[in-house]
Amino acid sequence: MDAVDRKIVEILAEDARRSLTDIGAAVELSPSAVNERIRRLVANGVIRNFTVEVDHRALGLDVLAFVWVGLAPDADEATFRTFMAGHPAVAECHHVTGAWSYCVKVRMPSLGELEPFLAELKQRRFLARSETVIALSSVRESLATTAPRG
Amino acid sequence: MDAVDRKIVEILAEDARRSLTDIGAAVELSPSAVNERIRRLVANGVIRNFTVEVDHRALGLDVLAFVWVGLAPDADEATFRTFMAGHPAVAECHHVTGAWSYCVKVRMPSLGELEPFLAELKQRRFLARSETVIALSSVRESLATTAPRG
DNA sequence: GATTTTTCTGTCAACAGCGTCCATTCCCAA
DNA sequence: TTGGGAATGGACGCTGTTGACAGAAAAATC
Repeated sequence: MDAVDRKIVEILAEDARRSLTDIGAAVELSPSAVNERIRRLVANGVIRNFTVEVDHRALGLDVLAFVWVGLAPDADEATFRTFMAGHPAVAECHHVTGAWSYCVKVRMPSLGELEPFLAELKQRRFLARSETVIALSSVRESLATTAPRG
Repeated sequence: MDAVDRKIVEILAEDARRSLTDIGAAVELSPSAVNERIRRLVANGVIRNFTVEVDHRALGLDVLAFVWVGLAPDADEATFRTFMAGHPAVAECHHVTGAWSYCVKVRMPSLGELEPFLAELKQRRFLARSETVIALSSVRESLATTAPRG
Protein backbone atom coordinates (compact mmCIF):
# COMPACT_ATOMS: atom_id res chain seq x y z
CA MET A 1 0.00 0.00 0.00
CA ASP A 2 2.22 2.77 -1.25
CA ALA A 3 1.56 5.99 -3.13
CA VAL A 4 1.34 4.16 -6.45
CA ASP A 5 -1.30 1.79 -5.12
CA ARG A 6 -3.30 4.70 -3.82
CA LYS A 7 -3.07 6.44 -7.16
CA ILE A 8 -4.23 3.30 -8.94
CA VAL A 9 -7.22 2.96 -6.62
CA GLU A 10 -8.03 6.60 -7.19
CA ILE A 11 -7.95 6.16 -10.95
CA LEU A 12 -10.10 3.03 -10.80
CA ALA A 13 -12.61 4.73 -8.52
CA GLU A 14 -12.98 7.45 -11.13
CA ASP A 15 -13.20 5.05 -14.05
CA ALA A 16 -12.75 1.34 -13.58
CA ARG A 17 -12.61 0.77 -17.32
CA ARG A 18 -9.34 2.60 -17.88
CA SER A 19 -6.90 0.25 -19.57
CA LEU A 20 -3.78 -1.08 -17.85
CA THR A 21 -1.68 0.69 -20.47
CA ASP A 22 -3.43 3.92 -19.63
CA ILE A 23 -3.08 3.52 -15.89
CA GLY A 24 0.51 2.44 -16.38
CA ALA A 25 1.24 5.70 -18.17
CA ALA A 26 -0.26 7.65 -15.28
CA VAL A 27 1.82 5.93 -12.63
CA GLU A 28 4.88 5.27 -14.79
CA LEU A 29 4.72 1.51 -14.71
CA SER A 30 4.30 -1.24 -17.26
CA PRO A 31 0.80 -2.64 -17.86
CA SER A 32 1.79 -5.97 -16.29
CA ALA A 33 3.04 -4.26 -13.17
CA VAL A 34 -0.23 -2.37 -12.87
CA ASN A 35 -2.12 -5.59 -13.41
CA GLU A 36 -0.14 -7.30 -10.67
CA ARG A 37 -0.77 -4.44 -8.26
CA ILE A 38 -4.50 -4.46 -8.97
CA ARG A 39 -4.56 -8.22 -8.51
CA ARG A 40 -2.90 -7.74 -5.14
CA LEU A 41 -5.22 -4.90 -4.13
CA VAL A 42 -8.17 -7.18 -4.81
CA ALA A 43 -6.54 -10.12 -3.02
CA ASN A 44 -5.83 -7.97 0.04
CA GLY A 45 -9.38 -6.71 0.11
CA VAL A 46 -8.45 -3.10 -0.51
CA ILE A 47 -10.54 -3.26 -3.66
CA ARG A 48 -13.71 -5.04 -2.68
CA ASN A 49 -15.48 -5.12 -5.98
CA PHE A 50 -15.66 -3.78 -9.49
CA THR A 51 -19.07 -2.28 -9.89
CA VAL A 52 -21.24 0.31 -11.49
CA GLU A 53 -22.79 3.48 -10.12
CA VAL A 54 -26.42 3.65 -10.99
CA ASP A 55 -29.12 6.27 -11.28
CA HIS A 56 -31.59 4.70 -8.89
CA ARG A 57 -34.44 6.85 -10.13
CA ALA A 58 -34.00 5.40 -13.59
CA LEU A 59 -34.33 1.96 -12.06
CA GLY A 60 -37.57 2.87 -10.38
CA LEU A 61 -36.14 3.40 -6.90
CA ASP A 62 -37.53 6.89 -6.38
CA VAL A 63 -37.37 7.05 -2.63
CA LEU A 64 -34.26 7.35 -0.49
CA ALA A 65 -34.74 7.45 3.27
CA PHE A 66 -32.81 7.17 6.49
CA VAL A 67 -34.40 5.16 9.25
CA TRP A 68 -33.08 5.73 12.74
CA VAL A 69 -33.54 2.64 14.81
CA GLY A 70 -33.64 2.48 18.57
CA LEU A 71 -33.27 -1.22 19.22
CA ALA A 72 -35.67 -2.82 21.67
CA PRO A 73 -33.93 -3.89 24.88
CA ASP A 74 -34.89 -7.52 24.35
CA ALA A 75 -34.20 -7.56 20.61
CA ASP A 76 -31.68 -10.09 19.32
CA GLU A 77 -29.07 -7.86 17.74
CA ALA A 78 -27.53 -10.63 15.65
CA THR A 79 -30.90 -11.41 14.11
CA PHE A 80 -31.45 -7.74 13.42
CA ARG A 81 -28.13 -7.47 11.63
CA THR A 82 -28.79 -10.57 9.56
CA PHE A 83 -32.18 -9.18 8.63
CA MET A 84 -30.67 -5.86 7.58
CA ALA A 85 -27.86 -7.49 5.64
CA GLY A 86 -30.35 -9.52 3.64
CA HIS A 87 -33.12 -7.02 3.06
CA PRO A 88 -33.26 -5.83 -0.57
CA ALA A 89 -34.27 -2.28 0.34
CA VAL A 90 -31.40 -1.73 2.74
CA ALA A 91 -28.50 0.07 1.10
CA GLU A 92 -26.56 0.73 4.26
CA CYS A 93 -26.85 -0.11 7.93
CA HIS A 94 -24.50 1.36 10.50
CA HIS A 95 -24.20 0.83 14.22
CA VAL A 96 -23.87 4.33 15.57
CA THR A 97 -23.15 6.37 18.66
CA GLY A 98 -25.72 8.68 20.22
CA ALA A 99 -29.36 8.35 21.04
CA TRP A 100 -30.06 5.82 18.30
CA SER A 101 -28.71 2.32 17.83
CA TYR A 102 -28.60 2.06 14.06
CA CYS A 103 -28.76 4.31 11.03
CA VAL A 104 -30.35 2.48 8.12
CA LYS A 105 -30.34 3.82 4.59
CA VAL A 106 -33.11 2.40 2.43
CA ARG A 107 -34.20 2.69 -1.18
CA MET A 108 -37.70 1.89 -2.34
CA PRO A 109 -39.86 2.32 -5.42
CA SER A 110 -42.23 4.64 -3.57
CA LEU A 111 -43.28 5.85 -0.14
CA GLY A 112 -45.84 3.09 -0.12
CA GLU A 113 -43.17 0.49 0.61
CA LEU A 114 -41.94 2.37 3.65
CA GLU A 115 -44.78 1.48 5.95
CA PRO A 116 -44.60 -2.28 5.39
CA PHE A 117 -40.86 -2.08 5.98
CA LEU A 118 -41.30 -0.33 9.31
CA ALA A 119 -44.20 -2.64 10.14
CA GLU A 120 -41.97 -5.65 9.68
CA LEU A 121 -39.33 -4.18 11.96
CA LYS A 122 -41.98 -3.60 14.58
CA GLN A 123 -43.54 -7.01 14.14
CA ARG A 124 -40.18 -8.66 14.62
CA ARG A 125 -39.88 -6.69 17.86
CA PHE A 126 -36.64 -5.04 16.81
CA LEU A 127 -37.87 -1.53 17.48
CA ALA A 128 -38.10 0.38 20.70
CA ARG A 129 -38.55 3.52 18.66
CA SER A 130 -37.66 4.79 15.22
CA GLU A 131 -37.55 7.92 13.15
CA THR A 132 -37.65 8.13 9.40
CA VAL A 133 -36.07 10.92 7.41
CA ILE A 134 -36.71 11.20 3.72
CA ALA A 135 -34.13 12.54 1.30
CA LEU A 136 -35.60 15.14 -1.01
CA SER A 137 -32.54 15.62 -3.17
CA SER A 138 -28.90 14.69 -3.10
CA VAL A 139 -26.07 17.17 -3.46
CA ARG A 140 -23.62 14.34 -3.57
CA GLU A 141 -24.07 10.63 -3.57
CA SER A 142 -21.36 8.04 -3.03
CA LEU A 143 -19.31 9.25 -5.95
CA ALA A 144 -15.79 8.01 -5.42
CA THR A 145 -14.59 9.38 -2.12
CA THR A 146 -11.22 7.79 -2.25
CA ALA A 147 -9.00 10.80 -1.77
CA PRO A 148 -7.52 10.59 1.73
CA ARG A 149 -7.07 14.34 1.55
CA GLY A 150 -8.06 17.09 -0.84
CA MET B 1 -35.23 0.06 -20.01
CA ASP B 2 -36.65 -3.44 -20.15
CA ALA B 3 -36.07 -6.56 -18.08
CA VAL B 4 -32.90 -7.38 -20.00
CA ASP B 5 -31.43 -3.96 -19.28
CA ARG B 6 -32.22 -4.36 -15.61
CA LYS B 7 -30.60 -7.76 -15.57
CA ILE B 8 -27.48 -6.36 -17.24
CA VAL B 9 -27.26 -3.55 -14.69
CA GLU B 10 -27.68 -6.07 -11.92
CA ILE B 11 -24.87 -8.21 -13.27
CA LEU B 12 -22.57 -5.23 -13.71
CA ALA B 13 -23.34 -4.00 -10.20
CA GLU B 14 -22.21 -7.37 -8.89
CA ASP B 15 -19.12 -7.55 -11.06
CA ALA B 16 -18.38 -4.88 -13.64
CA ARG B 17 -15.56 -6.95 -15.11
CA ARG B 18 -17.76 -9.71 -16.47
CA SER B 19 -17.15 -10.08 -20.19
CA LEU B 20 -19.75 -9.22 -22.81
CA THR B 21 -19.75 -12.86 -23.89
CA ASP B 22 -20.45 -13.88 -20.32
CA ILE B 23 -23.23 -11.36 -19.81
CA GLY B 24 -24.62 -12.25 -23.21
CA ALA B 25 -24.93 -15.87 -22.15
CA ALA B 26 -26.81 -14.79 -19.01
CA VAL B 27 -29.36 -12.69 -20.89
CA GLU B 28 -29.39 -14.75 -24.07
CA LEU B 29 -28.02 -12.07 -26.35
CA SER B 30 -24.96 -11.73 -28.53
CA PRO B 31 -21.94 -9.88 -27.10
CA SER B 32 -22.47 -7.02 -29.55
CA ALA B 33 -26.06 -6.61 -28.47
CA VAL B 34 -25.01 -6.49 -24.84
CA ASN B 35 -22.33 -3.96 -25.72
CA GLU B 36 -24.85 -1.76 -27.48
CA ARG B 37 -27.24 -1.95 -24.53
CA ILE B 38 -24.52 -1.03 -22.05
CA ARG B 39 -23.46 1.84 -24.30
CA ARG B 40 -27.02 3.08 -24.26
CA LEU B 41 -27.40 2.62 -20.51
CA VAL B 42 -24.32 4.79 -20.03
CA ALA B 43 -25.51 7.34 -22.60
CA ASN B 44 -28.91 7.59 -20.91
CA GLY B 45 -27.30 8.08 -17.52
CA VAL B 46 -28.74 4.90 -16.05
CA ILE B 47 -25.17 3.75 -15.51
CA ARG B 48 -23.34 6.76 -14.11
CA ASN B 49 -19.91 5.34 -13.76
CA PHE B 50 -17.74 2.26 -13.73
CA THR B 51 -15.98 2.22 -10.41
CA VAL B 52 -14.50 0.22 -7.63
CA GLU B 53 -15.71 -0.49 -4.10
CA VAL B 54 -13.00 0.15 -1.62
CA ASP B 55 -12.15 -0.82 1.94
CA HIS B 56 -11.84 2.68 3.33
CA ARG B 57 -10.05 1.46 6.45
CA ALA B 58 -7.31 0.05 4.27
CA LEU B 59 -6.95 3.48 2.71
CA GLY B 60 -6.58 5.14 6.07
CA LEU B 61 -10.11 6.49 6.29
CA ASP B 62 -10.94 4.99 9.66
CA VAL B 63 -13.80 7.26 10.64
CA LEU B 64 -17.28 7.29 9.17
CA ALA B 65 -19.72 9.82 10.55
CA PHE B 66 -23.07 11.39 9.84
CA VAL B 67 -23.36 15.09 10.39
CA TRP B 68 -26.88 16.45 10.71
CA VAL B 69 -26.95 20.03 9.62
CA GLY B 70 -29.53 22.61 10.59
CA LEU B 71 -28.88 25.36 8.10
CA ALA B 72 -28.62 28.90 9.43
CA PRO B 73 -31.57 31.07 8.32
CA ASP B 74 -29.27 33.50 6.55
CA ALA B 75 -26.99 30.86 5.02
CA ASP B 76 -26.63 30.80 1.25
CA GLU B 77 -27.86 27.35 0.41
CA ALA B 78 -26.26 27.28 -3.02
CA THR B 79 -22.86 28.05 -1.52
CA PHE B 80 -23.40 25.35 1.07
CA ARG B 81 -24.18 22.81 -1.61
CA THR B 82 -21.17 23.78 -3.68
CA PHE B 83 -19.00 23.51 -0.60
CA MET B 84 -20.36 20.05 0.18
CA ALA B 85 -20.03 18.86 -3.38
CA GLY B 86 -16.38 19.85 -3.43
CA HIS B 87 -15.23 18.81 0.01
CA PRO B 88 -12.99 15.72 -0.07
CA ALA B 89 -14.35 14.29 3.18
CA VAL B 90 -17.97 14.41 2.08
CA ALA B 91 -19.17 11.08 0.74
CA GLU B 92 -22.83 11.99 0.59
CA CYS B 93 -24.99 15.01 1.24
CA HIS B 94 -28.76 14.80 1.17
CA HIS B 95 -31.40 17.46 1.61
CA VAL B 96 -33.86 15.86 4.01
CA THR B 97 -37.25 16.23 5.62
CA GLY B 98 -37.67 16.64 9.33
CA ALA B 99 -35.97 18.70 11.97
CA TRP B 100 -32.66 18.90 10.10
CA SER B 101 -31.87 20.44 6.75
CA TYR B 102 -29.13 18.15 5.51
CA CYS B 103 -27.69 14.75 6.26
CA VAL B 104 -23.99 14.67 5.47
CA LYS B 105 -21.95 11.50 5.40
CA VAL B 106 -18.24 12.06 5.91
CA ARG B 107 -15.12 9.96 5.94
CA MET B 108 -11.92 11.02 7.63
CA PRO B 109 -8.57 9.53 8.66
CA SER B 110 -9.36 10.05 12.33
CA LEU B 111 -11.63 11.82 14.76
CA GLY B 112 -9.13 14.64 14.82
CA GLU B 113 -10.28 15.86 11.42
CA LEU B 114 -13.87 16.11 12.54
CA GLU B 115 -13.53 19.23 14.61
CA PRO B 116 -11.84 21.33 11.90
CA PHE B 117 -14.55 20.20 9.51
CA LEU B 118 -17.33 21.34 11.84
CA ALA B 119 -15.37 24.47 12.63
CA GLU B 120 -15.25 25.37 8.97
CA LEU B 121 -18.99 24.90 8.63
CA LYS B 122 -19.48 27.17 11.61
CA GLN B 123 -17.00 29.74 10.40
CA ARG B 124 -18.74 29.95 7.04
CA ARG B 125 -21.95 30.58 8.96
CA PHE B 126 -23.74 27.60 7.43
CA LEU B 127 -24.79 26.15 10.75
CA ALA B 128 -27.66 27.04 12.99
CA ARG B 129 -27.07 23.77 14.80
CA SER B 130 -25.59 20.37 14.07
CA GLU B 131 -25.32 16.92 15.48
CA THR B 132 -22.64 14.38 14.71
CA VAL B 133 -23.19 10.66 14.85
CA ILE B 134 -20.26 8.31 14.54
CA ALA B 135 -20.55 4.91 12.90
CA LEU B 136 -18.97 2.22 15.02
CA SER B 137 -19.42 -0.61 12.58
CA SER B 138 -21.30 -1.26 9.38
CA VAL B 139 -23.62 -4.20 8.89
CA ARG B 140 -23.95 -3.27 5.27
CA GLU B 141 -22.32 -0.62 3.19
CA SER B 142 -23.33 0.46 -0.28
CA LEU B 143 -22.85 -3.01 -1.72
CA ALA B 144 -24.82 -3.10 -4.94
CA THR B 145 -28.40 -2.32 -4.04
CA THR B 146 -29.75 -2.54 -7.50
CA ALA B 147 -32.48 -5.07 -7.03
CA PRO B 148 -35.83 -3.24 -7.11
CA ARG B 149 -37.16 -6.13 -5.09
CA GLY B 150 -35.76 -9.32 -3.54
C1' DG C 1 31.12 -6.37 7.18
C1' DA C 2 31.06 -8.67 2.88
C1' DT C 3 28.82 -12.24 0.34
C1' DT C 4 25.36 -15.28 -0.57
C1' DT C 5 20.56 -16.44 -0.61
C1' DT C 6 15.93 -15.40 -0.73
C1' DT C 7 12.06 -12.70 -1.74
C1' DC C 8 9.67 -9.33 -4.00
C1' DT C 9 8.54 -6.32 -7.91
C1' DG C 10 9.19 -4.92 -12.42
C1' DT C 11 10.02 -5.67 -17.56
C1' DC C 12 9.38 -7.94 -21.79
C1' DA C 13 7.33 -10.88 -25.25
C1' DA C 14 3.67 -14.04 -26.81
C1' DC C 15 -0.94 -15.40 -27.08
C1' DA C 16 -5.60 -15.93 -26.48
C1' DG C 17 -9.63 -13.44 -25.66
C1' DC C 18 -11.94 -9.22 -25.55
C1' DG C 19 -14.25 -5.01 -26.94
C1' DT C 20 -15.33 -2.43 -31.02
C1' DC C 21 -17.08 -1.58 -35.44
C1' DC C 22 -19.74 -2.30 -39.57
C1' DA C 23 -22.50 -4.51 -42.93
C1' DT C 24 -26.31 -7.38 -42.96
C1' DT C 25 -30.55 -9.42 -41.38
C1' DC C 26 -34.58 -9.72 -38.71
C1' DC C 27 -38.78 -8.18 -36.67
C1' DC C 28 -42.29 -5.21 -35.34
C1' DA C 29 -45.03 -1.12 -36.05
C1' DA C 30 -46.72 2.29 -39.01
C1' DT D 1 -45.24 -2.65 -48.05
C1' DT D 2 -42.10 0.14 -45.97
C1' DG D 3 -39.16 2.19 -42.43
C1' DG D 4 -36.78 2.11 -38.09
C1' DG D 5 -34.80 -0.09 -34.20
C1' DA D 6 -32.37 -3.94 -32.47
C1' DA D 7 -29.72 -8.23 -32.97
C1' DT D 8 -26.35 -11.07 -35.53
C1' DG D 9 -21.91 -12.40 -37.15
C1' DG D 10 -17.39 -11.62 -38.72
C1' DA D 11 -13.07 -8.85 -38.94
C1' DC D 12 -9.78 -6.08 -36.71
C1' DG D 13 -6.87 -4.18 -33.34
C1' DC D 14 -6.11 -3.74 -28.75
C1' DT D 15 -6.23 -5.62 -24.08
C1' DG D 16 -5.58 -8.52 -20.24
C1' DT D 17 -3.03 -12.51 -18.98
C1' DT D 18 0.72 -15.43 -18.36
C1' DG D 19 5.40 -17.09 -17.81
C1' DA D 20 10.37 -16.55 -18.09
C1' DC D 21 13.81 -13.44 -16.86
C1' DA D 22 16.22 -9.40 -14.50
C1' DG D 23 17.20 -6.30 -10.81
C1' DA D 24 16.85 -4.41 -6.21
C1' DA D 25 16.09 -4.91 -1.41
C1' DA D 26 16.05 -7.62 2.71
C1' DA D 27 17.52 -11.64 5.33
C1' DA D 28 20.69 -14.92 6.40
C1' DT D 29 25.24 -16.88 6.41
C1' DC D 30 30.01 -16.98 7.03
